[in-house]
Amino acid sequence: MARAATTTDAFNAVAEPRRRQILDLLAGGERSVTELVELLDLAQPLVSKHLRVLREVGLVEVREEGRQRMYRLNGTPLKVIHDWVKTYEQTWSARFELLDDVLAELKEGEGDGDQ
Amino acid sequence: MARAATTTDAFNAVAEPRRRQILDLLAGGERSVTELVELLDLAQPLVSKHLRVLREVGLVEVREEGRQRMYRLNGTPLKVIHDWVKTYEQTWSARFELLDDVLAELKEGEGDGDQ
DNA sequence: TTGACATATACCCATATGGGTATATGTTTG
DNA sequence: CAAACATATACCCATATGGGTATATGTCAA
Repeated sequence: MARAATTTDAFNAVAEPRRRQILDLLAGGERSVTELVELLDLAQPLVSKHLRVLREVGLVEVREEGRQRMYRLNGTPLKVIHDWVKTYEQTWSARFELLDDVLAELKEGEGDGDQ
Repeated sequence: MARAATTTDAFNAVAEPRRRQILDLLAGGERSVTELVELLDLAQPLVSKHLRVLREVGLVEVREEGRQRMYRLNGTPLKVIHDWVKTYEQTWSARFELLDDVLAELKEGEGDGDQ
């Protein structure tokens, strides 16, 4: 097997910085492909490809408006990421790291009187 | 260019379900490689490889204990993910989705009396 | 010291990525 | 209708992934 497809889930889709950037831009409101191309300073086909990935995992939705396609954000699929990461939130609090050190020290001095 | 390396950042490291699983296990406390192999039901070299990726992005730390290596979690690198995703938290609240629909409807009826 | 155990590394392989460039498809304008 | 515009798709390519299996490295026990 190779690496999981980028369209597998939000985790994979969002691992690519460009796609995060696109979502960040769309957070400010609907955008056409051309607008995104300019804002990202990226070749149009690449933008279209990134948008396709985002669309496949449900992170963006499209609306046709003449010859333009207006993309807009749908953050819902990010919830799974949020929920998963949230579990570890305590991990990086100063208080927790302190506790961590204490536990490590206890473990160190566990089976030895000297050393 | 190909896809960014898994060791590029926490986003990429954590896109792989096995590695999330490993972190979830380590959240319950230190584990040796063999313990992880059993819990994951995965070949030992694969577990070692996943651990290496996690180590390179700082998500786990090792401690040598005889012939065993005890791995433990360090969630700190997950903070960037948390911070990023948190921005979109409102996006999936029912209230926000309602507002979203209203805005979409307004946009629909914007520039046309007929059509 | 030799063998068993624990872990890491070196390979082989199929796969899909992300960038690039060219082109197809569809829409509007003149 | 043709030309211009907006977007998507079809390719080509280098790359590293994740699984697999074999083996190197290091540590403990007999």
